[in-house]
Amino acid sequence: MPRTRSVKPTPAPPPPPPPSPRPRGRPRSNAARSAVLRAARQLLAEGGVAAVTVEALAIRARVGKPTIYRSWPNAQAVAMAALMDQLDARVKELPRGNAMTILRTQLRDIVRVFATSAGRHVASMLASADPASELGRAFRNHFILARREEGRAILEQAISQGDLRADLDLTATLDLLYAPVFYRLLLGHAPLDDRFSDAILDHLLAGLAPAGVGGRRTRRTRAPP
Amino acid sequence: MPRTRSVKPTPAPPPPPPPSPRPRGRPRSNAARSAVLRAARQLLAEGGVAAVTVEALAIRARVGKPTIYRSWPNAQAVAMAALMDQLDARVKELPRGNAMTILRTQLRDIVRVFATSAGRHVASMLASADPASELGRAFRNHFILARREEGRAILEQAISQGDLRADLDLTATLDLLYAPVFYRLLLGHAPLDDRFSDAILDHLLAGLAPAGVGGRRTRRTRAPP
DNA sequence: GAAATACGTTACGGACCGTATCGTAATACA
DNA sequence: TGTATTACGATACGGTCCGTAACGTATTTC
Repeated sequence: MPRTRSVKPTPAPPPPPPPSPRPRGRPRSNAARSAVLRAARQLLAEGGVAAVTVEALAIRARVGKPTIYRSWPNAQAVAMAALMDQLDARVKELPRGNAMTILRTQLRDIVRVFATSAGRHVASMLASADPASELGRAFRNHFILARREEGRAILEQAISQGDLRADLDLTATLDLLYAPVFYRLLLGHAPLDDRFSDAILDHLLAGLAPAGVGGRRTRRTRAPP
Repeated sequence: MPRTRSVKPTPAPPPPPPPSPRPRGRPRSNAARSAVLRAARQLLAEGGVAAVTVEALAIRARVGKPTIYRSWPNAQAVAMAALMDQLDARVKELPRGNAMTILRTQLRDIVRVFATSAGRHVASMLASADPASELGRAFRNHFILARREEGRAILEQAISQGDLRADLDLTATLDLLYAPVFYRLLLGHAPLDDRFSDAILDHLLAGLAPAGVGGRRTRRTRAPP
């Protein structure tokens, strides 16, 4: 199986039960660590995911390759860590108030964050990373599932306030809300902006069927089995 | 910019104006070409996208590397070509009849095709391929935009038959229809099956808002600017 | 001090890239 | 029947990047 970036058993920052808060020998250098992350952000911006290699990181950060491998299993992991740091800074607090207003704001914020080159890098790494790996799960959880849980709480509040139907399939609804953002981001067939996120929400709320026909669960089209 | 699979100006199967249907010298070997594609399908199945390298293809297909480079610019292109061949065979004809029935069938078919390992490979290549490259555009067009155009025609028919609202934003609607499929495929947080595609369609048609409130464009939530 | 660990440097074998250079095979033209 | 042209397989090459090992040095705990 050539060229597969080997999945190592994780260098595992040794977490023995916390009797000795300082491990033993010389501690890891925070300066080195943040220099590597800074180099990763630069390389991502300059050449995309493909430009983030361990050798390039080592040169750019003026650090030895073994130092990088001591903290991350491979270059992809460094890129993910850098992106998580970088985009966390841009996440706003959700406002208080009406649940539907909160939902609209959250969707706009997600669009705002992901409609950047860093956002595109996140999306393409999400798509190409092994979903089963420790790292892939952490990354997905950080960028996707966290927002989904936020969204789930908002939806539940909206339902209890009577702003949404009580019989919604929440999982499907969350997919309908967030999927179009990534779809446009990855395919790039149309712009990703506030107008789009508002259009998603409006179409979703009102439904596609005309008032009398099909909608309101009065009828349901059927496909042949 | 290391490690970037170089984007060559395309070996371009020489398409001079068709005075001489046979170019000149020895023709390309169809046997070699199909052996390479067969090897690509095998390697994809065995080790995923990362296993498809030019060297592995050459060995598996018993073909010289230069022969591969004569027909494709890089290994990724071979993988894309193999996937297009492979999945085309599974695409069904759309049924005749009511537009909404056709739409439901199309959505189910898309789910059926993409919920395979080949489908996952397509999705991850779509996400990671340079969207600006010739090859990336062809691949995206083949798998995504073609279905979208099909869907657009279905939606227009449904509108003219009164099954859908006449004031829909068709681009946004198409996003709402197809995006969730790729979202689940890439994130894998929930199963991708008929139940899901039906749920998408039902929620979309009926709308998320309860009958009296919010829906039917009677009110619209507003986010702070 | 002694033990442990991280540091930067350098070197290594290996996979894969994309290209060039062989001699040979197949086709079109004259 | 040649001759030009192109593709073929095989092999070799320089290059980039991988992940690890081996150094001597630095920093920390015991």
